Amino acid sequence: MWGGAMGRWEPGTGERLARAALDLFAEQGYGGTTVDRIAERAGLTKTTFFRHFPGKREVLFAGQEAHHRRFVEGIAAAPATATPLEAVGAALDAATAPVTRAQRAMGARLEAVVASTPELRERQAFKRAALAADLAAALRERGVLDPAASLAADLAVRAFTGAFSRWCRRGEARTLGEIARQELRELQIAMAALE
Amino acid sequence: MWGGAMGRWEPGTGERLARAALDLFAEQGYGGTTVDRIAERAGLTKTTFFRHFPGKREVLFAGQEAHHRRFVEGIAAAPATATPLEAVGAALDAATAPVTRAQRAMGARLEAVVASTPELRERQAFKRAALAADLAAALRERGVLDPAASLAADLAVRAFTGAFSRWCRRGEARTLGEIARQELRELQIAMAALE
DNA sequence: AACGTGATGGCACCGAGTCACGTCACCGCG
DNA sequence: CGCGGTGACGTGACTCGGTGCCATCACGTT
Repeated sequence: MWGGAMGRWEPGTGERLARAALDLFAEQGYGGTTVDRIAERAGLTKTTFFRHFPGKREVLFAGQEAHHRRFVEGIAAAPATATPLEAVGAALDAATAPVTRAQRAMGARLEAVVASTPELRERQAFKRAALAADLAAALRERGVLDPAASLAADLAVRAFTGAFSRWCRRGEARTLGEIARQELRELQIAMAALE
Repeated sequence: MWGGAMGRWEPGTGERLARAALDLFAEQGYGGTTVDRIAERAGLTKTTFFRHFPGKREVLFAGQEAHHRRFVEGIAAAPATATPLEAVGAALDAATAPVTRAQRAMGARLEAVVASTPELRERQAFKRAALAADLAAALRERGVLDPAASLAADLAVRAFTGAFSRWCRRGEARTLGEIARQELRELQIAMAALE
């Protein structure tokens, strides 16, 4: 069962828990699933669950720190001559490039669960607000003043989330980065038309 | 109706609970305050607390439904010839006019508590997202297409929250509505400068 | 005087989250 | 070979947010 010279415990405990959680949430809903039951399906216990995730909700949003960081660093890494919107575009490239197909596969299921659970939508709104705040700070670091920095950061988050949502739909052939770039262009056009 | 011989229970139960909660949150922090203690200070019990508020967090955000509604209706009530941004301006007027001095007095204390409690900031982010979504829907009702509707709605929420925050600071002599209008203008300028 | 009503208290219960402590394999070391 | 340290996990008790059911008791009504 533990092929070769593996450790004492099955590896990938956190991932097993996350999969069990997503499965159960899809089957019985978020509120109808207890942490005990998630741990049980993963062959573990409640205590171990909370050792791997700070809370029941976080099990679905785990592993986004890397994406968050790449997004923010993409702003800082943009050439110094870039305008705010060009920096946002560069950050979108940096953020979309490393996204894997596996994440696309989970995206649809995850979106369905989140959409049907106010508590999770709340968590998502907060994560996006936090990301936007960090992006705005990175833009201010480049000398962009408020409220332009906050606005540009909001455009970035909006373009990415919209693009990811479309990318997860079947029949979408384009690259995530391509969609994100187009979303940003459309936002820019709508913004210009607002006056 | 309650004159002379008052009723069996002290009136304003919900308000007493809300005041007790805000006091205790300011004294001991949000996480360090139990619902039992809030109810105790109000001379009531936990059960009664949950009869008046759907949750511990909601005690601070109670009474915002009316503001939310006026804001959204302000969009619909704008003249049919108004541009999206003009409709947003009209909605800001409709939303800011009925705000009382009492709400200003609580604003500062409330802001401090919310700022120091991630759980409450999360709730606030969600409420703002929900408001923005409703405003965007009202704009779409007027024929504004996405993503322009969402962007304009975001500007509205941003202008209001920024204005309210400034309005709560001491030494601020202007009207809430005036500040909101100026915030909107500044956002408009920053938006135009983004390209 | 009897009755219905409505806001409240009391109580049992569930689930999320925390904590202290025990367990057991693996690892390094003598 | 044995021995103690380490790290991941289990166990059980606990707190607290939140729900549901039933009892209470003043008030108004009939």
